Amino acid sequence: MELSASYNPKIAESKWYAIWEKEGLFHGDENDTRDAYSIVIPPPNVTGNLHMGHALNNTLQDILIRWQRMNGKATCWMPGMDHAGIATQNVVERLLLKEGKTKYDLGRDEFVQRVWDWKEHSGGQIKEQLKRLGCSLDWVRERFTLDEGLSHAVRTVFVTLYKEGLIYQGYRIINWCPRCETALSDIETEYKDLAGKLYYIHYPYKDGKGHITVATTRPETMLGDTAVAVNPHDSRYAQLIGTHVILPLVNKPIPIIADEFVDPAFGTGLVKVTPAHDPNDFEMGRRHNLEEINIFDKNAIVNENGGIYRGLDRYQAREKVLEDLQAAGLLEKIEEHTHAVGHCYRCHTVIEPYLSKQWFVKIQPLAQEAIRVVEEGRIRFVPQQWTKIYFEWMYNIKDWCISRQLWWGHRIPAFYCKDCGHIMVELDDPTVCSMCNSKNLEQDPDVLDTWFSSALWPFSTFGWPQKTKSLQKFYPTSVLVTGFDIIFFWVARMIMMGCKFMNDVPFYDVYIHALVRDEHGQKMSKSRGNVIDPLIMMDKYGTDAFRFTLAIFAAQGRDIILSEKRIEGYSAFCNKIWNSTRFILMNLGDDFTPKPIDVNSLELFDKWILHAFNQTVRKTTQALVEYRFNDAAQTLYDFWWHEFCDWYIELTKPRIYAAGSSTGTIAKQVLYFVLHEYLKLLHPFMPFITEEIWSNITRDEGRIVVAAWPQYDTRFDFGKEFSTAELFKEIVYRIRNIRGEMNVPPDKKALLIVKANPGIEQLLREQEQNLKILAKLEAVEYNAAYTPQKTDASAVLPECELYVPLKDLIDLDKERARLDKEIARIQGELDKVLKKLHDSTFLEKAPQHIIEKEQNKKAELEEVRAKLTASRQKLG
RNA sequence: GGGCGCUUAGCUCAGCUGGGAGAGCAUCUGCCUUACAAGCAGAGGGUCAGAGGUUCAAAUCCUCUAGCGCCCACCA
Repeated sequence: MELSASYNPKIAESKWYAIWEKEGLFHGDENDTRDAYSIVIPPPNVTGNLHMGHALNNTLQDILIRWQRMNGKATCWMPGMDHAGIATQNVVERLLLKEGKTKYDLGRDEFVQRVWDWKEHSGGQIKEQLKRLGCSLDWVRERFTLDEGLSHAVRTVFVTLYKEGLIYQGYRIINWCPRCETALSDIETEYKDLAGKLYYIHYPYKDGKGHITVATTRPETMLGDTAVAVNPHDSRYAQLIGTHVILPLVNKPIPIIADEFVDPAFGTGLVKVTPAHDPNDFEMGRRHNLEEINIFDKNAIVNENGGIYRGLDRYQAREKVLEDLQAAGLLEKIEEHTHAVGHCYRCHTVIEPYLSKQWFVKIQPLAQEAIRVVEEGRIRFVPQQWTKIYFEWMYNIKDWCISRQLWWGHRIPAFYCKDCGHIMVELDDPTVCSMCNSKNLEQDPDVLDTWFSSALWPFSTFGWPQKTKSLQKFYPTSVLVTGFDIIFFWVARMIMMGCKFMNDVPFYDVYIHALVRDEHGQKMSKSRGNVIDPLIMMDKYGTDAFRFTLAIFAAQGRDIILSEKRIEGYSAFCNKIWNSTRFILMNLGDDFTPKPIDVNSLELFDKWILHAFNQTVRKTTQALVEYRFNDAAQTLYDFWWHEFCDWYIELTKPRIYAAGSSTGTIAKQVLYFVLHEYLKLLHPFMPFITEEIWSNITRDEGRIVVAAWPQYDTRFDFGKEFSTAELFKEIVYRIRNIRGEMNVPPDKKALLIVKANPGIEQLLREQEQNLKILAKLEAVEYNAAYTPQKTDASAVLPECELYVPLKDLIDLDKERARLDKEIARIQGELDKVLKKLHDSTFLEKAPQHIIEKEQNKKAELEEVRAKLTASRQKLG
């Protein structure tokens, strides 16, 4: 049993993952009779590389699943990837472009084949990166949203919803990305405030006498205007309603209509109406039976309806239109105007509201149940504040546009009869028209929104629509861990689909974690150039240090400000663990055999550390139960470093150096016990180093991955001894303070004179050896009647007085200052206490135990002050 | 235009249901003490954003204000 001189993360990290996987330790068995604990991974895009968001997200999931695995649950963490329709198609299109080709050159089938080829060879790199991160995913279950089983699930859902009338086709304005050449849903459109202009344009009256003025931000769309609207209550224009104006440039008459939508206060109170290119205008158009003239093609280039502007893109068209209006004297003025402009969430191209025929999910009926399960608490958001945001969106939810004009994805299973126009939506591809028996059928060319298949992820991955054992065992899943940015995209839709098709919630808890930002609090992005690459961090500092850093900063409701320096800092913790283990192993000796702790033979500090460890078990476990990852990590850090290493290990040294002693034997057993148990608590956070050490300190216990999670042990309830030991620590600390403040050289052993009651004196006599070592003392004298000398440095506790004779080493000025400071501190506290105790309402209303506490405090403080003052007066 | 979050030490943040202001990093001092200098021992540093309220008692609960950040929303 011996470890190398320093921890090398690379060795442990390259070794253990393969072993764990080979031994099947991550596999969740559907026949396991123990309680289930399951998580489905938010499937990363097949195009993706591990970024900080993934690293945080998956570290947290891995902590949970490793904890519960050790906790005796039948655990399953479902891995897989998302085909990521637009994102993936874009990647392959870019590759084609390098060959000078477009997808149209290849044709649909060949293009899709190319994407599959790309997926096989270049996609899914993230899988290896997740392993690198230590994620204990159940890889034999790995799924892909476009694999056969999941595609079948998608089709089943589509057909069912269609037959129930919850999926329908509609001809309406949707968000169109002219670059991706596809429709997008509302939430795939990101609005940004842009500084634009408001153009005031003259529309002449039909009779040629005078004009009205309309204001618009998009003059080019006037080519598709079919009316001008005013508010019916706007007295300024009442007489105009029903009359006609001439649409400039197009030179055709259009009516002036009245509609409540128009805000009289905006612009001139007159709105040009372009039903085919604005959602509001579309609604107005429908209300007033207006013609819908589409003036753009799928790339937002003016089409044949745009007359002489045909062939110009929307921005060129705008310039030309303005130029022509100017020339005709119809452009009245231009104002600066900031307004929200929609952008494609994938390529950031400005969205074009576009009139087209698309497939929609009628969402209200699905939303109702999804709202109910959250209202009833069957699904719980953590932190809670997200519940409100969820409700807000769900209450105002609008039908979901699910068709995409892409080639990569689940093709919509709708077949059209080219002879009679009949539409067939069935589980199996139809071969003849069920209406007219024609064989002239054509499948809808569109594919489904990527998020349609991800919405089914919690049950499709376990084999639905088959009633599999896995589904029965692991659905509903225990928790979903994700970022707030996909609550609408994914979480809400999973809840709707889960309730609809599984008749049960997809998960019980939704843990929403924060965003990882750079050290200046900026969002990490490639364009800002401030991304911290998780892979590089793992390379430099080790996976465990990296994971631990993420965990310890993962406080609820607050973003994580990450800098490399922090990761470096926690790599020191790995080293600390490694070296403290090394110390223990060096000293256990070859003949060491672990034995159960015999509580009757324990010494004071054995009891102290076991009590503290017990508290650590409790606090860590409770923190994990409540998803307070930072508290759990902080608890583990503090215990090991500041209790176990700083104090316990130091205190065992004299014991284990006393060869053959029974006290040494006991200390060794406790050291081993705490190490053995602590490693298990730490394992979910630092899987590699803990397994590496575990393998060195255990025999025939199997892997730590499946070791039993430590339980609170009432045998270690040593509250009284814990307090006694804490007092001893305080005394050591006071003497060290004197040494430090008074610049007593480290090699100078000092004398300590103690004035104390018999109880404290007995404690110190029992611990004298420890006291001498920790405070670097050569002797301790007990003298309850001691008269302090002017050359003594002193410290006063409620329990005792401490004097360190310094003789010529004393710096009286320093000692005076030290005492003055201490007296001031005590006085300050005393003042607060007195203020309360002199307050009659406090004495009247405060609970008795609080009053007693204050009274005791007063007595203690006054005594300490008196003694300090005496010491101080001696110095003059 | 609605809604949410944040503001505590120089920096980054803990502080859960109200009863003595904490950690890490940074800074300063002293130490290469045979597990660890990626370390050890000590020190300095805060009107808990501001104002008001509830309470015997407020960093903590309520209201308002300011600054920062985020989400949602069809105003041409």
